[in-house]
Amino acid sequence: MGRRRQAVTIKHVAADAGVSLQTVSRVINNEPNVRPAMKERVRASIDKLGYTPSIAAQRMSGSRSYLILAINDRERTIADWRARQGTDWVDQMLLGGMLTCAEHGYRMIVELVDTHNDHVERELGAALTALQPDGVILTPPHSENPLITGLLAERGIPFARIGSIAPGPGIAMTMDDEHSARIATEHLIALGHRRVGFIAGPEDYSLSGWRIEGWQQGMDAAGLPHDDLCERGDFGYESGREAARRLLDLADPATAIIASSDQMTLAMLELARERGLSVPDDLSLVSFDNTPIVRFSNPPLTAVDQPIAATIARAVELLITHRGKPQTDQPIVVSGALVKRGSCGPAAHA
Amino acid sequence: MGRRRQAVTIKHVAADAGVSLQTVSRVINNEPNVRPAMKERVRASIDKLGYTPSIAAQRMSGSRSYLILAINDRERTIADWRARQGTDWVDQMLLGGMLTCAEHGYRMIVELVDTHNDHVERELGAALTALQPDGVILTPPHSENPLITGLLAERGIPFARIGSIAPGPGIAMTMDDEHSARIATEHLIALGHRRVGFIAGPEDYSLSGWRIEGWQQGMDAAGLPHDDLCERGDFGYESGREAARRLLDLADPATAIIASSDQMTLAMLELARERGLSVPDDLSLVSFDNTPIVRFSNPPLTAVDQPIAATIARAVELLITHRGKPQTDQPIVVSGALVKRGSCGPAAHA
DNA sequence: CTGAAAGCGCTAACAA
DNA sequence: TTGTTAGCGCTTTCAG
Repeated sequence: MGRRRQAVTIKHVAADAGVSLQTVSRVINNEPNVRPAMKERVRASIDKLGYTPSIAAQRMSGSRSYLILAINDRERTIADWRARQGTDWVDQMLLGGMLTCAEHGYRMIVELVDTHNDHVERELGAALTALQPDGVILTPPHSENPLITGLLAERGIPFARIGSIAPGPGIAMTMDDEHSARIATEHLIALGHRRVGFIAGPEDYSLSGWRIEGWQQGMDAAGLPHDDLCERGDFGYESGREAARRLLDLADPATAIIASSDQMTLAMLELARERGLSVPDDLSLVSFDNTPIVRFSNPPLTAVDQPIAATIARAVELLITHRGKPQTDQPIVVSGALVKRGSCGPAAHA
Repeated sequence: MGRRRQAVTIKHVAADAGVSLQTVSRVINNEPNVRPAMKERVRASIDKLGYTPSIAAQRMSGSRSYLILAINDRERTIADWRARQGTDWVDQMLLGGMLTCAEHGYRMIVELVDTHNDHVERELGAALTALQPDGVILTPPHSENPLITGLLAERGIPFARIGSIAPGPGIAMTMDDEHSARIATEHLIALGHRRVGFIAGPEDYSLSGWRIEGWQQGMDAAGLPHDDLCERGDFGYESGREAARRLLDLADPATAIIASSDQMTLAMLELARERGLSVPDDLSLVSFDNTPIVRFSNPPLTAVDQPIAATIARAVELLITHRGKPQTDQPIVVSGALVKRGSCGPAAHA
C-alpha cells in the first residue's frame, strides 16, 4: 500500500452535512458566526464519520500545530535515565504537561538540547522548524540561556521559562526556591540548630542563588552568623560528599545541613554514617527535590518538594490559553512545601 | 504577528542553489538520480541557509511524518507518576526510544490510552489521524488488545507489540520473561531452597503466564513440587502482601519467593519484618523490574532487570528501518538479567 | 538525470 | 451567516 491518505477528511464531512468546507472548519475551531442548527448538523456528521482533523494539515494552513515542546538538558537527563536513581523530573513534567495538553487537544513532545554547545541555535532551530510548536517550555539551565530565549523571541514562539524570574520575553516562572530554602532553614532553627550549613547548586542555575538567599535570610532573621557555612556542589553525589566534609570539618561544625539535591543529601547521609554520626541525633539533614528514593533511605529524608507537575501544568495552560502573553509581568510562582520525615531532630546541646 | 510562515523553505534553497524544488527534495530524502555535483551544491545551500524541512509539509504531501507513537496504559501510568515510587518505565522507554528516534530524524510521542474502555478505537483512532505516526509501539496490556492491533493493522500502520509473542500483524517482542523467571528460580534452588513460591501478575498480561512457566520449568527440572506455591497479584503493593501471606501461611511455607513486581516484593519484605522473619536468613526474595527503589530497601533486592530501553530502541529501529516488516516471523527477544543483591541467601536447613 | 505540474487537508482572506 | 478562492511546504506523478 503506497501513499497513506486520510480516510475521512473535512471534505467528507462537508459533503455529508451538505455545507462548505469553511463551515466545517468553523465548527471544528469553535469559531463564531455559525448558526446553532448548522453547527449541530456538522457535529453530527463529524461524529457519524468519526472525523478527526490532521494536525499536519492544520499547521500547514497557517494555524496551530497543537504541539508544545518541553526542552530539557540533554546531558543531565540522559545521565539521570542511565543512572536509574529514581529522578522523576521528566515523569513529573509529563504528568503535569501531557495531561494539561490533552485537555486542550494538544500533545507534548520532549526534546533534549545541549546547552553547553556551540550550535544550540542550530539544534533548537531545527527542532522548531521541523515541529513548529505553538509553545515551548524551557527548564533550567536553558531558561536563562540568551541564545535560546533570543531565538524563541525572534521567531515569535511563546515560551515559558521555568526557574527564571528575569524580565524579558517569555513567561517567567519559579518554584519559589528562596521561600523553600527559608522555610527549611527556619525549621532547623526552630529545632534549636544554630550552625545550619547550606550546600548550593551550580552557578549556572539561578535557583542556586535564590536558595542561598532564602537560607541567608533565615539565618539573618535569627541573628545567626553564616559566613563559613555555604558550600557549592553540582547536584551530584560526589560533590555533595566533598561539600559536606568541609562543613563537618569546620572548627565549629554544622549540626544541620540543607543540600540542594537528593543525591547530595544522600551523600551526606553516607558520610555521616562513616563518621559515626547519627542522623538525626548528631546531624540533621534537609534535602531538595523529594525524589522517590528519599523515602527509602535510613532515616527517610525531610525534603523540599518541588511542584514540578503543577508548574508545568500551569505553563502549558498559559501557553495555550493566553498564547504566551502573560496577564502580568510578574513571575508566576508555584510554591513547594517542606515534607517532614526522619532526618531532622533537635540540636544536641553543647 | 499573525500567521507564522516558514523562514526558509525548500524554495529558497532551490533558488539559492539554482535548481528545481524537486532536486532539493531528492537530496533531502537521499534519493538516487542526483549527480554528486548537484547534490553537493544543494547541500551547501541547505547548510548556508540553515534549512530544515517542515515535517507537517512532508507529511501533507503523503510522505512520512517522522513521528513514532509510544502507547502506554493511561490508568497505570498516571497512578505511577502520582505515587512517585520511582517506577521508571516511561523514562527507560524514552531513553531507548527518543534517542533512537533522534538518530533517524524522528521524534517519539508518548500517548496514554485506556485499554479498559469502550471507545479505545475512537481514542486511538483520533490520535492516529491527528498525528499520522509512521509507527506505533504498544506496551502491555495494549499489545494484545485485538481492538488496538486490529485498528493498526487495518490502517496499515507499522507497529511493535512489546510483551506479545502471538503471531499476527505487528512485530512481536518479548523481554524473555519465561527465561528470566527460570533463571531466578534456579538461582534460589542453587541456594538450597526447595519451597520456592511465585507471585504472578494479572491475567491480562501474557507475560504473567510466561513467568509462571519459567518458574514451573525450574521447579520441575529440580523435581520440586509446586502446586500450592503460585499466587496472583496485580503488581501493586497490597496484592503482594496478600499473596505473600498465603505463601507464608502454608503448612509447609515457602522459604523463598519470586514476585512479579518491585512493589509486591517490597510488600513481602515489610510482611517478613512484621513477622520477625529475617531476609535473607529466613526468607529469600527475588523481584521483577529492578526499578530504582530496590537498591534502597534493606536489604537491597535481588531483581530481574527488564531491558526496557534496549527493547524500545530495537522496536524503533525495526519500525523505522524496515518500515515494520520484520525479517522474521519469530518474536524478537531481548533478554533481561538477574541482578544479585542482598535479598537472597542459602536456605535454612530444616 | 532533472524539471513542471498537481495536489495532500486545512484555514485565511475575501466575497456574497 | 455562509461560501469561494488561494495558498501553506513538500512530494508525488509524469514529462523532458
